[in-house]
Amino acid sequence: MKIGELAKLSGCSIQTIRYYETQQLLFAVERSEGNFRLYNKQTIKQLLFIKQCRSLDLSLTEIRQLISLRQDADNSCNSVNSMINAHIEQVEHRINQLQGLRKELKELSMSCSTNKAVNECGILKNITAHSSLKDS
Amino acid sequence: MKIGELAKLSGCSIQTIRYYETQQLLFAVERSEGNFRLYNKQTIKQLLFIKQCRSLDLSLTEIRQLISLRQDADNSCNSVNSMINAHIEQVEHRINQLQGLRKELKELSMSCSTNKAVNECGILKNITAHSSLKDS
DNA sequence: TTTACACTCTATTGTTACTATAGAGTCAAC
DNA sequence: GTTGACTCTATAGTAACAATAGAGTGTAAA
Repeated sequence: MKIGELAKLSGCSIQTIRYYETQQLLFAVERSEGNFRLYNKQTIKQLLFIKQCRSLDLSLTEIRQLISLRQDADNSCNSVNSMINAHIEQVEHRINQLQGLRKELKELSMSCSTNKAVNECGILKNITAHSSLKDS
Repeated sequence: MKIGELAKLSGCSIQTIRYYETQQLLFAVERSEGNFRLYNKQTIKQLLFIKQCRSLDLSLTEIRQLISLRQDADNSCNSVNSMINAHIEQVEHRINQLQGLRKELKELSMSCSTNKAVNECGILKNITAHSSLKDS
């Protein structure tokens, strides 16, 4: 199987597959006489594993760690657990940030009705008013 | 006022201030004989406005638009309104994404108790199981 | 006067996870 | 032999900076 077929089957772009190889997420595979990469079904599984991890927003570094852990069956899965839990905390932190942000933006939005001149704009006034010096 | 003092007063790093200049968020200012940038209080206000916008997660491009709108008092603030509202939608979209993600991650996390061998790890099993082909 | 030191300058590189090219080679069919 | 689809490597771009290198500036003490 050449890279184009792998791309179609996996839903990853050709460039992404090559990129994953440079980042050591996929092993370098054998090449044809004409230097084309040749893949087998095992690679599809690897790629889908990576895709699934990416959809969970794991970084390539984290995925590389997971792959490496998985290699050796003797490893305990404590590290997997703690990675996922750390990731959950990150996500929750970001959610909290964004919720605060949304609140601020909504308040801003309500501070201005429509069609005023910009120097009357409640939004701009508010942004300006809330920017204050650290010390004077 | 040289760039170091502006940095302290505004809470932006020196590199960031210079970066904002290259990105046309700050006007190029006059220089001393020795080619040092010389700022006045007006620049602090500009910088704090930018900082406040950044804390609202507005992109530099959006901020540049706001600054440009604000320049001309004849503009109506409709564009400001719609920019903020579009931004609110983006934020809400991202919150929804992350909440779905958190749910998935928590389910994953619960699928594995502690200290198993990796080939027994419920998390890894689940990630693998959920990665499926587009077509076979 | 020289020398030490803090400050500033420009230009370049690195970060993340790719995407999008350019320019060249491969391979099968017509 | 040539067309067309495919692949190759290498490089540049994305966002918003941070971090460096190597040079120059400015001032104060020895």
